[in-house]
Amino acid sequence: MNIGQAAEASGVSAKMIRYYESIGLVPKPVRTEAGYRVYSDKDVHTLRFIRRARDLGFSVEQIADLLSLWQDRARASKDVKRVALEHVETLERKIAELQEMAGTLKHLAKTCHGDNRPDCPIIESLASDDAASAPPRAAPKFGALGR
Amino acid sequence: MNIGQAAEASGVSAKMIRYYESIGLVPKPVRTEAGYRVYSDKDVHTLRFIRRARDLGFSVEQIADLLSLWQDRARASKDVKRVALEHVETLERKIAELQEMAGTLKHLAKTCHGDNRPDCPIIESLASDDAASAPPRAAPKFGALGR
DNA sequence: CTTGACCTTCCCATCATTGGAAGGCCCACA
DNA sequence: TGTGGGCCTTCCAATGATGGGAAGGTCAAG
Repeated sequence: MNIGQAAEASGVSAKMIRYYESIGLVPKPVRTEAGYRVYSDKDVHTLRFIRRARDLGFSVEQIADLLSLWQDRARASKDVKRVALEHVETLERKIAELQEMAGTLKHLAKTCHGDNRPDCPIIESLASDDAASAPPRAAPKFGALGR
Repeated sequence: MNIGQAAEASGVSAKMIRYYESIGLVPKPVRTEAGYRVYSDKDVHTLRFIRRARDLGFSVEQIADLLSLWQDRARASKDVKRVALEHVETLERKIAELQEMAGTLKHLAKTCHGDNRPDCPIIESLASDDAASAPPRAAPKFGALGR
């Protein structure tokens, strides 16, 4: 089958299939004489695996790990579990971070009248001179979760 | 003061200060004869405002809104509140999404022995043939929260 | 044989941020 | 006065995963 059908069947866009091929996540498929990529049901199966892993927020790098574990019939389940639990930790760190943001904002919004007057604790907090939560900047390095 | 000192004082890197200038988020500062950017305490104040807003996960676009509201002494607090609450909603949608991922994974991990045997419900779930949660893909469009 | 749907490659944009190269400037110290 | 090191400047590139689109080739149905 062609790339469009493989995309349809797997839920991974043709664009992404080519991208995954370019970074070596999936093998280069056979080509027709005209250069069209040809996919088998097995390839579609792999692509669906990838899509499910992406839906769970795994990075492409982690998915490469999971794929090789999947294909390794002698794998130890603890290795898979480790990848999964590490990812859970990352997710939970991110969740906590977002919850802190949302919590702060909700608190500020609650004390804001929300009428036509200019007084607004939200703006005041952003503009305040106190040095609360200054330079120490840790970079969560966690950009690619939401697609 | 020079850009390095403004960066130090505001908690925004010199790189980012130049970037914010390039996209028009902050005004072009005065320059010395040699071309060095010169910042005032007021500029640093603005930069700190920006950094706090970034820490709360606001996008640059939202920060532009907040900055103009800040500088508008006749602003209505409801306008600020609206921006804040819209952002809270976005955060909460993202949180729910991550929680769903984490929940699924924790559930799968719980049923995974985690020993040296290959049997692993995590992998099996990723590889399963059932068509659960297929194509309908909504794109959360929410990449830039974690720095 | 044409039309339209598909395929190919290649480049660009996103979003916020960092890194680095190449070159100019400034100050303190010898 | 020279020089070294630490600033500053601009410009270009990369990140991660994805989408958009152009220019051109291919295929199948009419």
